[in-house]
Amino acid sequence: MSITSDLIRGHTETIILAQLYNHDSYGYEINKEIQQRTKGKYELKEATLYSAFRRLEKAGLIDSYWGDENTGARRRYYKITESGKSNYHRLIKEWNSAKEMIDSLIKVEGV
Amino acid sequence: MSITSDLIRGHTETIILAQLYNHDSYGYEINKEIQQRTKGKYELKEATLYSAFRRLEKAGLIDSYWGDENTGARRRYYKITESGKSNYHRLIKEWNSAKEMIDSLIKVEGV
DNA sequence: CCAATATACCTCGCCTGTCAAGGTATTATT
DNA sequence: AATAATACCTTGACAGGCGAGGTATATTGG
Repeated sequence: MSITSDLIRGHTETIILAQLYNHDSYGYEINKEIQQRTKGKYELKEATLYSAFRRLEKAGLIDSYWGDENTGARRRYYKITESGKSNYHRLIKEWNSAKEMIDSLIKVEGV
Repeated sequence: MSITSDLIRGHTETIILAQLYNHDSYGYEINKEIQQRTKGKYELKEATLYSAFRRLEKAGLIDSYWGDENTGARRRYYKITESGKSNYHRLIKEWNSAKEMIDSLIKVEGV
């Protein structure tokens, strides 16, 4: 297990929803953006990414459609739904309170 | 899955090490302290707690010994090792950088 | 006195998210 | 012609969390 994988676990869907919040995107691009945003410190593994897409689509938080590029490899674009947006906000709130809770639980006085 | 379970995943060991950092303790007490610290918002499930103890002991981060109470149910006390302490510090550092990374990845500009 | 509750430990087996490994297809570069 | 980059996908294993079940002792309310 890499350093951060278990700490990131559970955030994959939020990360994807965040990427899709402003504009539709596709798997390969989303992952590149994540790598850029973290300066290479983190990337989603493909299997993780695609299984997250399946879950999110099944849950109605994203929709997908094939791009109409007439050159290059085909792309499956994903679009966040209204439900996806409200879930995103919920996830952010959960993260903020979880963050506080974890901080309080792992802190040792005077260390 | 409860609200926080997947967000807490991966912090169980750090939480336990933090509890043991200042004084030896035992499973039941550790869990009570966690519930108090979080005002009942969180508790470790027993199966989670004990499997974490097994992992931590196997990894040499904690030692255990039976308490010598001559009344009440027997208690198995756990003690953090030197290796456990240094690992605790490493985990805290990892958490701090993971926290920053997650924050930057799930933020949407202007939302 | 005895039933219920609290204290305190433990294991088994399932579930879920991650990921290594493997695959396909197209286009650009060397 | 070979390699790399783009772009998609599935399968099966693994690990941590946890529901469900179990054991034993002490206390407390009715």
